[in-house]
Amino acid sequence: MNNYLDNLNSEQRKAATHIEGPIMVIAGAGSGKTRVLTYRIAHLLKQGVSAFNILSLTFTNKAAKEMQNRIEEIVGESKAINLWMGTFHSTFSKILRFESERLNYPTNFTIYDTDDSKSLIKTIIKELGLDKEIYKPSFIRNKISSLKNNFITVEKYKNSLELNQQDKIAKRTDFGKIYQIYTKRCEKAAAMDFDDLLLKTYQLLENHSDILLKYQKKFKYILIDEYQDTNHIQYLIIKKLAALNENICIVGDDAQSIYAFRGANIQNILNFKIDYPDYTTCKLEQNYRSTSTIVNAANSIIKHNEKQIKKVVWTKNKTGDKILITNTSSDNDEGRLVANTIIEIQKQNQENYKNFAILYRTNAQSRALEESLRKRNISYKIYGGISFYQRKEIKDLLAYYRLCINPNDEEAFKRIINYPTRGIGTTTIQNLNIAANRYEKSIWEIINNLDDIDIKINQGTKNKIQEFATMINNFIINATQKNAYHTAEEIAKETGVFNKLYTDKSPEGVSKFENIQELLNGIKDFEKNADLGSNKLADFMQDVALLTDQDEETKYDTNKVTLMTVHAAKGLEFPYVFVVGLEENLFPSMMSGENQESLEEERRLFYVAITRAKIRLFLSYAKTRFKWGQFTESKMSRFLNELDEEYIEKQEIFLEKKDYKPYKIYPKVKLVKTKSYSNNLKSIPSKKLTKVNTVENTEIGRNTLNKIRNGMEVKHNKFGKGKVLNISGEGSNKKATVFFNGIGQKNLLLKFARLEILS
DNA sequence: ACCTCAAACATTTTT
DNA sequence: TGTTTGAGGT
Repeated sequence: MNNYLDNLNSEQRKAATHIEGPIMVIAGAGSGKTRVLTYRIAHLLKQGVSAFNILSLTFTNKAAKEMQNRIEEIVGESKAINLWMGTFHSTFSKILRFESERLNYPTNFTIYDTDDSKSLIKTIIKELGLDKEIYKPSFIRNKISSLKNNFITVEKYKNSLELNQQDKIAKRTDFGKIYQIYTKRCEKAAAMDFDDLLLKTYQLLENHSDILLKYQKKFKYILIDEYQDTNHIQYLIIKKLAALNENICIVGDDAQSIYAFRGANIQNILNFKIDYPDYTTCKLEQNYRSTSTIVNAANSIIKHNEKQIKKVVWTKNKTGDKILITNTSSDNDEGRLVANTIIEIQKQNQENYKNFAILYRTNAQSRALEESLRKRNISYKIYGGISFYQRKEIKDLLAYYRLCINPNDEEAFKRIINYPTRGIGTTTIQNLNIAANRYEKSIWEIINNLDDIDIKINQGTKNKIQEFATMINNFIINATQKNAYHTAEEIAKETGVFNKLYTDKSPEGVSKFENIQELLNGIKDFEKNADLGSNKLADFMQDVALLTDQDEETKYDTNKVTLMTVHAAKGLEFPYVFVVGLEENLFPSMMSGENQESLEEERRLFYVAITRAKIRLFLSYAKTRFKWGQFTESKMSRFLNELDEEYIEKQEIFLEKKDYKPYKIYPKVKLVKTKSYSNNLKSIPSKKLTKVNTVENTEIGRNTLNKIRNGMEVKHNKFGKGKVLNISGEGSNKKATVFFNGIGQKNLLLKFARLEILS
């Protein structure tokens, strides 16, 4: 058996094996950062450290799962089973549930997602009778979120003269009141928002020294991935947890910091040096992912940023093709260009769809792309946007589940009290709300004691409410006694949700019904895989709010083109990458304006985008784009001018007008001569997207097409040597069946396959 | 209380 | 372009 560390270069090995004391790993894009973390944990385990003592914080649950699997492969499953691996939010929610009584929260507290928070803020603003133009719910929510992430509690906020002064200037003097009521209402509903998961963890550690000590002793070794994207409160928590042993390993890349908008702070990397003066540093600078063209082009971008830690990312990989920059007349044409290109490459190189990714700045851009892909029958998977758990029908049913686990959950209550309609309208709900506020109880407590309360509701409605309460109370009992799936199905049926969607035969209704079934299937799966003691509905619901669709099992999407925002692509890599919509006011975003700081973040985002590509990178921008129901003109992104000309090639595309018949929409390409192109004609020929440049028209191509016969020995630049077994088809549809040594039989379209005749 | 239709509005990026 | 909100009718 080989030494498991043989797979690492010297710097990676240092990062993986230097296990005592603080260590900071600055890891360039594609430098094997995940590999280092994986081997570091494996090494710790091999050295006899118990998995129970290791805490590893990653950016997504998916990344954690992948790392866990790779570690299990190295050290065996039994040794790795007690590892704590996950995102900040999911890990800390586990701790919070475990220690909930210290915080006066029930174990089954609800996690409010962004929509829940916004909706609660909206009700508060309405209740206070404030102008919703001045107090925009999403603005208020963002502000509360950023306060929490900077550890500014309600009390701190109220005591801060500076912050109060700012409110006065902005004529938003009631903000503090909203913040306070919001906090109180969350507590009353036994709910935590995303930021509470961090804030309350910190408060737990700060106010209870015994708990702090317990976790300090437990987490003897702490590893943090994507450290450049941690915010202040996360920094504070880590600092506390690591204070006893100081065995902390942070891995990050300042050039890939793209979450400043939600409080990420590069200062955290700099603080590391101050907090742990005897730290060790590692710099992983060798890129194993991309061609040198892509690596160098990325470097030429990032050097325009002033704020950065010095490092030189380099690679031994081959030069590869130039980066193609294309200008199209509209966003639809851009979509067609991308779809056509994918088809061409797929035919030419026998590539799988899963090797392609299309990255964009905003989710809204996906529509035009999706349409083009659908028209060309390219299967794709889209991440982000409206994820499964964000769909209305799913949220509605989940609201019932939430209510059964935590009946004080105000947002869940509001969602379903009259869904499906049961004659309890807005005025009744308002009256209930008023009573709840007056008695300082949750609405749930009010409706369970309707007869003892002074409230203006007529008897008919009262009966309906009590019927509803009885139903929920029955569910609550069932949820604790019966297994998850049984309870979930019963709730879907008894409430009428199931039936309401079943009878709706419109396309949307059918799809909603299917989604509900999928949710129920998911719960069934969960129950099957769960341990005996934890297969209740409450167990299933624990992490649902923290799930993103990237965490979903990839059972259906084996071979699909990936569509996602650049943010979502962080940490991923693909052989072929398209970055679309490189226009001013889109990428860089309009919101960043001319502000230096946010412009640098946009530039880092672009850096992240292009460093996802392994083999080929395509950049495009459109002259006009459909936005808010109107065509808007756009200018080329400044970032394209910042790319070193040595690595790029520009072309202009004229697509035939709106005719989507497949055989007609190949792009007609005209190369626009740029300095780099004309000076450098001898450079490596790109695999062009053009008809002009398909193999059919090259010398080798023509030879192959006309001369190939059965039994010939041929050479393919990817599959190597092989023998022709059969020829079929005519003209440009001529196909050859070839048997390649060590690979097997392939059907090749001669128009595209680069076959060389050997004999 | 509920339904329907027209007008207004909206888009960074995410746990 | 799609979704959400508010007015008005039943």
